[in-house]
Amino acid sequence: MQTLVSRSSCIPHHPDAHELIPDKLSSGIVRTYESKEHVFCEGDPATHVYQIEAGHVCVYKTMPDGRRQVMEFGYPGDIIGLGSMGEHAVNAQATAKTRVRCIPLGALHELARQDFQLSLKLYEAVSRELIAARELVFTVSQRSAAERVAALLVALARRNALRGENPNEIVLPMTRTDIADYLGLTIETVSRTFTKFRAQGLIDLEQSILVTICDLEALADLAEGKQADKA
Amino acid sequence: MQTLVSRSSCIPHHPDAHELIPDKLSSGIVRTYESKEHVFCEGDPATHVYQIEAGHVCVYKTMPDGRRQVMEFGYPGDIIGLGSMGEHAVNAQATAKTRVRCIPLGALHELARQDFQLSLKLYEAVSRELIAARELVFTVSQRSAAERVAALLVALARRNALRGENPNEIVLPMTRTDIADYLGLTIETVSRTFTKFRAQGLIDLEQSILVTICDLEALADLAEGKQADKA
DNA sequence: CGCAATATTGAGTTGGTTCAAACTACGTGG
DNA sequence: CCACGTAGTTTGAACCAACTCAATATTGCG
Repeated sequence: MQTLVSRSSCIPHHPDAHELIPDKLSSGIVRTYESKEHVFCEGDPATHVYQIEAGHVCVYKTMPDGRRQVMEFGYPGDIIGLGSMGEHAVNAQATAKTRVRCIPLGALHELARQDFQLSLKLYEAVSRELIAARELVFTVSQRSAAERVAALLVALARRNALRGENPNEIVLPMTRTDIADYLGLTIETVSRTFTKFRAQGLIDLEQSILVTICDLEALADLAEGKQADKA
Repeated sequence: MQTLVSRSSCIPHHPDAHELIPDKLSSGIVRTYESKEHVFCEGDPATHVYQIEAGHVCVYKTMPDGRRQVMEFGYPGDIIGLGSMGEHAVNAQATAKTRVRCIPLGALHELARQDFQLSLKLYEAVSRELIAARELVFTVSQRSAAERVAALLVALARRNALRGENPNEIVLPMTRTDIADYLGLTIETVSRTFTKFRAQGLIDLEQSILVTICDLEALADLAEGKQADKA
């Protein structure tokens, strides 16, 4: 088992996300979405936050001409829609059959007023998202294509480890397009980078959605710019 | 006077930041920093938040090999250091002689426990930073060099407008290096882009720190990808 | 004034993109 | 069950926006 130093990562972790929402609200309405359906869209009035119970959600922004930036990949347990002031600033789209619990903002607000621990948790949840967003700024602005892909794989490996899953067996619930739009690359570059990592023995890639990490340490060094040969 | 539609911008605005900190705490210790001194560094235990009273602060992250990403430019009234969980995740460096009020986190926490309005404001302040960080992700990941510089100028113009200052007269309190590291470009590219904007009649540039916007509308369109000729 | 720091301009290079084509996986209907 | 169509992925080759390296110009300050 490799060492998994808990450093900054470009994926927000919510190890205690299931604790975030008090029991009173766990009776909130549950909705299900098919793949590609939207949970909410940019500009929609922010009326709820959503806790993912099953499936996966892709949070993204777009420009009129079609350019698209994925901001985060939501996993079961994660909360999406926090930090929206008045109206949603992002889109949230299911990337698989997904079940979410809808928590009305009004009720959450009322509970937070009475329960300081809850309002602290909400503050911390948004803070975690801020830290993740800034890490993503760093990734897309400063890292090379290989470093970006390595950073994503390392972040997903750490997420697995935190959830008690095998950190070296990564199932990608998102397409190459989603990954490319998350990392600020093209699908071709993402694909070529995976191929190169396989050639270098850093990963195995039997199916396109299943990455087996062979050398997590090397990937982590690459992501951190300690060029275990950047090429 | 041009229209200043309040859309997303890559600079967080704190129009009411002066209201954020209750009077009880405005007695917090005031410290002054010379240009280039650090208010806090990444890894420092997060003990305070800081309200800028005068001067300017550059908030950034670095990699071991020297790559640097500026996350935000702090102006008077802005609060820095919010959203840090345990230890600071960023560095904060004065870019001019700067005066900040230091607010101990413990006291802020205690006050927030008693005052729901304050805890709501803290939540909103971090949310604003999250929105700004995501806008920056979009900027550095998806926009061309010209679009990035245009987005920065438009954001600064809007900030001026919100503060009742002339939106078309922008004083840049940061160097080309800071701008480049904010936008994920090189200083040469930033410089060339300013020169090109001047040649296109979009701005005047008598001194390198003073930008006079001649066509804010065109800059805003450029930033939003409505190519008023991207070239 | 003279030096150091910052900014601009120029010329050549390159990492990632674009455009194009081939390959693979998968669901659907005959 | 297999042929087919669609969506997604991989690979190849040419291109280009921004970078690097280098030189010059400007600014600010002791």
